[in-house]
Amino acid sequence: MDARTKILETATRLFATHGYDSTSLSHVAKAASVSKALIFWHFETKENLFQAVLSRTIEPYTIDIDDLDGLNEPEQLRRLIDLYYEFVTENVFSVRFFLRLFLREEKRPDNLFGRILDLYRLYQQLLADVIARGQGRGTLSREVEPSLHAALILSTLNGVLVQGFMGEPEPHPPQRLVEQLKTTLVDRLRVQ
Amino acid sequence: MDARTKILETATRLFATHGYDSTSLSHVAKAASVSKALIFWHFETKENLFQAVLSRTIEPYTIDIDDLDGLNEPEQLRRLIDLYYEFVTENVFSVRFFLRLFLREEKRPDNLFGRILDLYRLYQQLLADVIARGQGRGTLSREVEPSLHAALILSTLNGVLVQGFMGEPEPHPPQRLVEQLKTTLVDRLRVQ
DNA sequence: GTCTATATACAGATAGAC
DNA sequence: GTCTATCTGTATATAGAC
Repeated sequence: MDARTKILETATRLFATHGYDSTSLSHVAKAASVSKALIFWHFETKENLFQAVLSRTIEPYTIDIDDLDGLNEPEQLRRLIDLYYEFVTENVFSVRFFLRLFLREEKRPDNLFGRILDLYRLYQQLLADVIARGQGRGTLSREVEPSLHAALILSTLNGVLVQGFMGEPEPHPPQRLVEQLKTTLVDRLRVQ
Repeated sequence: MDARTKILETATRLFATHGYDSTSLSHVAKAASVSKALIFWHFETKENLFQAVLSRTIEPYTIDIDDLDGLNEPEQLRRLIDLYYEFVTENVFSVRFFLRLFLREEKRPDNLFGRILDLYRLYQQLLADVIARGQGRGTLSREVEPSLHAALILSTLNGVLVQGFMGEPEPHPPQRLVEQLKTTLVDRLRVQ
């Protein structure tokens, strides 16, 4: 592996675990077995390195939803919820990292955060569309407003995940809560 | 106001806005109009100052629930949800601050975090108790398991709040989501 | 208790040899 | 591209006068 990549990988790991400020370039250099000067040669500044790390991390973030065919709307909702949960558990470290970045007011590279927010909105829209379609086709109750209910489902998912991040004293593990979420926020909406 | 208090107040504000690492004692000293040396005289180390700030911030965190009398169980649940939301909005800065601390693996003063988790569990238990009582007295459906449903309500609340912290592109403001939460997770449980 | 002056360490960043 | 050596600023922390 070339030095540049080595630096990127090391920096990604260190930024994610210790945060931007607590990660010194001397630390990165030592962990990547290169000199500090080489980091500057490749990335100019610490800030640039950070940007490169963020881009690299975000890059594989996508939503693929080709396997919803053949399911009715309540089942599609359950599936979408599972996909979201799977995505986050597969990317715990970086998702936690980005959440931490979102929670501070400074140092928000708008381009990248825009990208994340776009994905987020896309997912929410997907949920809302399925709900609306289900209502149209009579598989879901018309009692709820699709967009609002979609937002509520997503909030709940986020809440469950944050609780998992915090290492909640868990009387109830995340999986269990996600199941309860599907039961309460999807199944109860089914038209009998 | 004495210098010690002045330092504490200033440090509280700066730590909460910029985080531990990005807040230098020179910065605190200047903002509090004292010398750096005085900070060390009062608090020995930066770490100690931080601890003192956390204790001071957590101190007023309490749950008072004396005004639930005369409400039936569904109404009590709605009230408890509102109280949680009010508490967080009244303490946005420090709550966000603590959430950020929870999300990093290092630098977790266990004594303080224990205190917060205790409050959290207490609140969850409160919700669970009300649900169980409502089921016993026939005002709430027996379809849900009290403790699990309480955890779900709390997760949802947290999710809504986190979304608010992130400055979500809000098609739906937090208040709206909390209303929807009460409708979906409480009112739908009412026994007709 | 509060200050000025200073010690010491390490951060981000540059110069220049190879 | 990669290194060693170095500059410059600023961080936490201490010494000692008042």
